[in-house]
Amino acid sequence: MIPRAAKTQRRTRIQEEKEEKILEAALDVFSAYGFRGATIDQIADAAGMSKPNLLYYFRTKEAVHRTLLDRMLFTWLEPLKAFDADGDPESEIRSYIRRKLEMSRDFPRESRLFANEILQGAPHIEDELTGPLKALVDEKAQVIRTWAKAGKIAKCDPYHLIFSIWSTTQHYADFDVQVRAVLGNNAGEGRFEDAARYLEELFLRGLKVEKVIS
Amino acid sequence: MIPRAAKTQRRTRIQEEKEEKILEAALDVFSAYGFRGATIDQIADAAGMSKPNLLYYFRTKEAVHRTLLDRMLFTWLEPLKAFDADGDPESEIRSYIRRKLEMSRDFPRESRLFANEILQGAPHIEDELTGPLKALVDEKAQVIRTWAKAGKIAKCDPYHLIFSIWSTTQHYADFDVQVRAVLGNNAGEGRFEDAARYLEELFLRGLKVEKVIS
DNA sequence: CGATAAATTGACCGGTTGGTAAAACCTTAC
DNA sequence: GTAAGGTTTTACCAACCGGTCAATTTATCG
Repeated sequence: MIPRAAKTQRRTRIQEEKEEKILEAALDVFSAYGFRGATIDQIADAAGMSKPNLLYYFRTKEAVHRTLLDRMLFTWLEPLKAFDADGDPESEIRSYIRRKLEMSRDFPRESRLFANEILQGAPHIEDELTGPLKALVDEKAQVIRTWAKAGKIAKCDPYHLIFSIWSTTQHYADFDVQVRAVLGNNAGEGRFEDAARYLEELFLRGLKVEKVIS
Repeated sequence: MIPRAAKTQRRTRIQEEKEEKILEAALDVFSAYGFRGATIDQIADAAGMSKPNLLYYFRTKEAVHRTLLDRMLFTWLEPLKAFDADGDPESEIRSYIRRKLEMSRDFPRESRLFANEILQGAPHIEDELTGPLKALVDEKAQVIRTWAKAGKIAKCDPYHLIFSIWSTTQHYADFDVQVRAVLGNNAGEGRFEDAARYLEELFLRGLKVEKVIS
């Protein structure tokens, strides 16, 4: 016995495997239906196990969701953390856009999980938003402001700049169905590069210091 | 009797009022929890009536949802329809951005209803996306392409341009909680104007034909 | 092997879900 | 007023929800 108490001490091979399988399935379901719209049965089915079996590894539906959110939030902020104050502004912004776009391509379910959570009022992660996230954004906004003051980029509201990078890049994951519908289901491979090229140009032109025509 | 059959022929004063009240309440609930996460009881409560009473006016939960989506889709496409091929490119784009941003400010629930639907795979409106929406976007993309060829704006992928305007403007409705958390709950009034000024500058600078420095 | 703990299952629980039936209640038009 | 039709409510249903429990099966290890 000692099923869930032992988890904090030692983990079995089976525990490791099954928990991973559950989280994988839960990511599918939660990202597609939101927290309230998802059911444990659905997740258990997708994970190939019975509902009581799933609840043997995670006490509640909320525990599964929490674990997914915690994991996601960490990796989600990585690109912004990498934003380097000492780097070249243009290439920093360019690589930030690219990294965020790659995340939309490679982890669309995580993006939708996050979008669902925010859309529904962020009931589970409000503290993370007003705490760590705000602190990080405040810090990077200061960096951008410094660049602008030094004349390295055009003056602009750094917060709205960050918002616009977030929204444009995440759009390709969160609104994937719409993007597909509008572009037609073809253009599968080129789509990512097209978007990357367009966004880089938009932001870098938009931020370039205006040349004085002499 | 003849409760729901008569609705297509003649509508009572009470019918008109109650249906409106239901849709108003349903917009609150569906936009906050998505289709599956919302319950009829919740909507009925918010509308100040009993569940069977609600189901007297709308046969099913899906019927309420459908009605909301149909209404929303119509008004949602209005700004893009107003995009005028014969107008001045710069002011057309500027006013499109502003109109979309105003919709995020004035109809955030409608925006979230739409976002929820798309996020969950657009099960109820796939046909509208691949049909009318795609046709409209195709048409306007052609307009943008013509402007670019005439040298009135910089060359860019018109589809991704439209996507980026959609995503940046709708972000302020759909991710409102996050925006509030990052900016702090103050700055209530100025927020809209700040966003509008930033976005107009971003897009208009990003689309300006590059001046040759002589 | 055998024993001990871990993993899995089926049966079940109280509450909620979307939806129905019929009776009671109101409005309206004559 | 009154009768016919529109509206609302009470009681109810089967299916499903998140979660528990005891019993069974399986893996681990000396």
